[in-house]
Amino acid sequence: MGEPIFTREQGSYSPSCNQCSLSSVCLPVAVSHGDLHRLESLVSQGKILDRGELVFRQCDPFKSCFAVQGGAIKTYFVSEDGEKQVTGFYLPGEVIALDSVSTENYSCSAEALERSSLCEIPLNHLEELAARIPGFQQHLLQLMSREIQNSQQMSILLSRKTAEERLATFLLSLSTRFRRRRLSPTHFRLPMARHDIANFLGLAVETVSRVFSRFQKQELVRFYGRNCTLVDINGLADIAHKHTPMCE
Amino acid sequence: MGEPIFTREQGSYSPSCNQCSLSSVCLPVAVSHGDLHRLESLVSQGKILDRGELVFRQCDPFKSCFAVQGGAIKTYFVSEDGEKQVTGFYLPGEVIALDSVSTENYSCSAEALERSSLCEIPLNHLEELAARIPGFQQHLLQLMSREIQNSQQMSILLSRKTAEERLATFLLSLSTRFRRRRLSPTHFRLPMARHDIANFLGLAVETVSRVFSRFQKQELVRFYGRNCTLVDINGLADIAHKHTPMCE
DNA sequence: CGGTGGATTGAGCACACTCAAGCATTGTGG
DNA sequence: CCACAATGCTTGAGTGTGCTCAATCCACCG
Repeated sequence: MGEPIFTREQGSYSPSCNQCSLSSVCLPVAVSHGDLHRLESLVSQGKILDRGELVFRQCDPFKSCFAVQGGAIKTYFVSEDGEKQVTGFYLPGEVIALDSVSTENYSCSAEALERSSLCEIPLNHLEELAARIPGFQQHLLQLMSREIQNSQQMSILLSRKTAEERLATFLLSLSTRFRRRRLSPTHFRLPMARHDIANFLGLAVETVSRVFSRFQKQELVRFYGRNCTLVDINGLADIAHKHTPMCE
Repeated sequence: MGEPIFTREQGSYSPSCNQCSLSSVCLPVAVSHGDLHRLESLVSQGKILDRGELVFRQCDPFKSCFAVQGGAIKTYFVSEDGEKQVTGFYLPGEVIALDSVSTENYSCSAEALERSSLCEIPLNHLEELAARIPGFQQHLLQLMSREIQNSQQMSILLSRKTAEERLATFLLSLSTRFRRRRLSPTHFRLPMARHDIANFLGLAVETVSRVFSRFQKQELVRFYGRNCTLVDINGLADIAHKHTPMCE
């Protein structure tokens, strides 16, 4: 499906950032051609995880951030009483664990939703790169700043939006992220279970199911299991964009 | 009450970071004594705002971050339909607008809740400092990372916690932040209106009022208008810490 | 085949919202 | 100095959205 196929046997398969299909959306965007080899030398590529395997566990000592190369990752907190709270889904080209830079330990766990491959970027290397390569520090600050903004958008979603608005927003967010990767923004497969979506959006699974059914009846979307076709993007946007901050 | 008094007439009153009572909690913590003058030369202190005045407005071109020196600031989005959403309260020693580093324009507005003073740190200077002073970049990344974590905690609060749990969490958050500033963690004045608290926590004003009344009957807190005394911190913590992620 | 985990659908309930009224505090003008 | 307005806060009554509990359905797989 346009994505590289990774087999277990390839193990520490490790091409350059140069050759990576994501170089236009991942960290290399901030790095000049000349500096690319420096980035490559510090990043170890090709870590492969099967569905359900953990990238890192909450409270493990924090060592590295990870860029998703293929597949999909979910991050979640576990609270005292053992309940999980999904805090994010990460698709290829996106970077995990930026929220843990301030702490000794990972503040959440990260789990592969399907067979996935990751690039590991050790923290000390990250800081070193940022100090040395001019554009890279800026890019890193921007990545983190965007992460703050995302998280604030999430707060608005959780505090103001109805179940329908949340799910419309969610589907559109996936759509734009797939588009950024040059994949179809209207026809994709949800890498996560309904349960994870519900947890992430602060809803019950049953509500997700009911709203998706309603969306289908309204001819907004069509589902075949986890395969999802956005039929009426504008209709979804009308629902989603209530409460969305705008510059006048 | 141990805080500097600023009068309008002092205008661009501008002491050094050195002399600032917040040097132990603000940006200087990351800077060696020798580098302090460099920080000072780039930061302009003593911007004074009256209650209700804006530090910056959503969609203004982003130029600077601000450290709160005295008073209290609230930040909020305005959505298309004109509704506000409070995204944070900032007390002395805390830094505003880190979420806008990735964008051309401020992503939210910032307003003084009472007469407040601020230090302005232009973005280009911030990046310059980060590149030059070794510890400063790390500190900046940590500040932003902590901001992400805060925001994620907020998401958990909004998606999982009941009204009582939200308000207990809120009061305790203020308490620890006052303690950090060496002010009483059990006896303080809320700088914001009930309306702002409600908006921030995703509740109706009426709910805030009702829960505060209940807390008083349970001898957990005592209110005299906006003056607040935490009577039973442990009791509050029992309520607040449900759903709080913990390392085993 | 039956078993298991995920997804859907239905019925009833609860928490927090909305609407509405009343109270308290502060500030302004006569 | 008081009247009055304006704003902020509190309390009450009724309602609704989304949760809980429960049953059923479906696909995948041993």
